[in-house]
Amino acid sequence: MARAARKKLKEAPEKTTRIQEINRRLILDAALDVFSTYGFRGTTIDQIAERAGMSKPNLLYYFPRKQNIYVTLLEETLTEWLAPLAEIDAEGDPIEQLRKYITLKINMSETHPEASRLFANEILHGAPAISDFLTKYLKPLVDEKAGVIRRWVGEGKLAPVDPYHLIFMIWATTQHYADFDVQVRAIMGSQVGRPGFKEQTAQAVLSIILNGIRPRD
Amino acid sequence: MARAARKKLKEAPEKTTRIQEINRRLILDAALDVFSTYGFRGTTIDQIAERAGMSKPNLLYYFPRKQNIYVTLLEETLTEWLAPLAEIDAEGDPIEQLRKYITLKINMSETHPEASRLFANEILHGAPAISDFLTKYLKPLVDEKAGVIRRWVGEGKLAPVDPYHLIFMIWATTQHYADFDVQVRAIMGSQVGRPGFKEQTAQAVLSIILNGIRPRD
DNA sequence: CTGCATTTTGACCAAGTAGTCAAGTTTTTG
DNA sequence: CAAAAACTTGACTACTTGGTCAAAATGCAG
Repeated sequence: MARAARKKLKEAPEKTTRIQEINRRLILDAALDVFSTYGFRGTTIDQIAERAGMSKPNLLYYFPRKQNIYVTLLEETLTEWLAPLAEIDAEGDPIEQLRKYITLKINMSETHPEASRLFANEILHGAPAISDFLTKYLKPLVDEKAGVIRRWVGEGKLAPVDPYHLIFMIWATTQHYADFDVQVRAIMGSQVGRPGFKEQTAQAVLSIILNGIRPRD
Repeated sequence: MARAARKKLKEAPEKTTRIQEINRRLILDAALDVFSTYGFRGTTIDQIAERAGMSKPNLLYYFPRKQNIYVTLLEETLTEWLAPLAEIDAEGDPIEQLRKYITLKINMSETHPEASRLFANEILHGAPAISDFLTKYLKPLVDEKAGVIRRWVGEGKLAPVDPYHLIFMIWATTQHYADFDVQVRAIMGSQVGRPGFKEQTAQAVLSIILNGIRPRD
């Protein structure tokens, strides 16, 4: 009994060794690549294991279920992905704040397209793994920022616009370049890779949205 | 030999019987529901067969491969999905033409969200089945309409804006409501179902985009 | 109504894949 | 440095799933 108690005590803090840390990272990085390309069902554990450079049983030693990897990955990236929204400052200049937000989002789409695709895929399939997150964490955050935008509109600092639809519009346009990359490339061809393409994109998106919401006389 | 020739002749017109017509329709309708929800890999033939109300071997009698159903479905809906773009009239009033286009797209997102999700999923995963379509059919069409928009800009009828990014923006914002429906619902809750929601959405999107591209003094 | 063509299906197979296990290897620790 | 703990893996199992097949049922033309 004393032994059992000690064992339980030892397990509780769930200590992580150096090797665990390294391998979990390797697995999650590999999993992001594969899941974001093939989706949950389309991804096999073998694929992830191979990309992570370890055997399948070894991978399963760290994450006993495929689901575990997927959910861990989603949780890990979601907060980071939403960070820019939280940074919108109610006291700042509306147009400047939104310019900053849009710019940040376009940069994220460019630097972490896998994260964007991972979410897009999850939502597209009905968000089975993160519907809780959406209502418990995302909704309150969006509600708060929608309040800020509504206030700005009330003060005449922005044209009358529904704050929720504005936020959706920003998400849609910025993430489009990550999620629909293949389509963008099929249409714009070699331009996409060229230096300055991201700036051109940012310029176009900012120009339309900001002029679209600038207060009109 | 004569018999073989006759047989070949008979196969060539690929006559479709009444039963074939009915069953192909049943299968494709069922497949659209399932594929658009679970994606290609996430869908099983059994699921489609069950929803179509027939046995799996029977379904395979009409479409020998899973791929066949999927590709047929994509081809069948793609043209229809792009039809509104083709209707943009170079001789019409720019703002009016774009208003009409955006409105049509929002309506389609509302009435055929499955079609939107089917494409979104396909593109998200790298468009393995329709990359040819994108370059051979979609690109020329977009190039043509981009030319029209560019001309409008040149004539001062629209604010200076990159036509390709404008088109992407319209696609992104309108399809967002179909593809990310779960997220929209998680955030806007009961509002989504309410009558008038579609109109409110259209109003918000039109207001921002049209004001964003209206020529400025 | 009769015989041929079309349609339908139960039973089956082969491949792929999530997850197990016991036996080995390496790392940590007292 | 020796024992314990942590880590690693080849071989395997159970199950899912795309697709086959032969035989039965149904539809239809003459």
